[in-house]
Amino acid sequence: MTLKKKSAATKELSPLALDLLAARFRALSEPVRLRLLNLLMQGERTVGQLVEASGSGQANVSKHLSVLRGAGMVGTRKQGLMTVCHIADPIVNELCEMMCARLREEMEGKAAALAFDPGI
Amino acid sequence: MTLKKKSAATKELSPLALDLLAARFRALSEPVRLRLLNLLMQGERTVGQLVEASGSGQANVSKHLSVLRGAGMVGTRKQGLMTVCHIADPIVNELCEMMCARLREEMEGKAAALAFDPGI
DNA sequence: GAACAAGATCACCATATAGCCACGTAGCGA
DNA sequence: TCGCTACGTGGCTATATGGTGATCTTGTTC
Repeated sequence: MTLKKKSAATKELSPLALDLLAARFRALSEPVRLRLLNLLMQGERTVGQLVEASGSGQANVSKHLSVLRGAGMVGTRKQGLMTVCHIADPIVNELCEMMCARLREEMEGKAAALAFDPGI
Repeated sequence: MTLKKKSAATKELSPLALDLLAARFRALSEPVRLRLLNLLMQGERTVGQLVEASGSGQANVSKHLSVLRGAGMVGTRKQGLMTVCHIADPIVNELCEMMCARLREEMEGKAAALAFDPGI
């Protein structure tokens, strides 16, 4: 074997790998798309239901869903006139949970740093 | 306690939470920034070293570092004339590793799907 | 086939941002 | 003080993308 790796993440990523990685993260970089994913975490939803629940326009939701499908994060199936959507990659839940937990930690840390105790 | 949660990720996220989440993921959505993070995974680096290693211009690297600092992912300290950068949030490594592993799985799956056995 | 409903796609505009150049700024040495 | 070095920043352009209304496609119903 080669020299032992310092860490699994220490490997140098190729430009192609960086592009693919960035594309995945970019799919998660819009609040509307995260909202759609968050809704789909509760179960399957039709496009119409997502439009109503998200408050965005139909064309907009459709386009965002297209991005999520392109990133392999959402899958769809036709059911009559309707398109039923579901989360196709469970990594979405993990990533969001991790990031949310991290954000909570940071915010709590900042809140604690702002604590003001007048001392009686 | 309230009704049991179906999953930790099933919770509905507020618009503010969605914005914060999206902002974090957006910081990871550019190949150059991922490249910088990947370099920093090997250890501390000065801005000049990052400029040389990344192949991007100095102004561009500086701006990308500013974004990463804003997202709390990179920290810096001044050392004489130089600015030494380091990864400030270990979640970066985890996220990249997870996403990379997922990408590998997908690519291997597609490769397998393209396997062609002429059958003698 | 006609009418209708659900989505996808197109055309368009507004905004965000990556990249680059020029310049500003802060330490360091002479 | 003068000049140099290492970065940060502002201005600029080109491109990408979000949002929206209009239109097209497909499947259902009568």
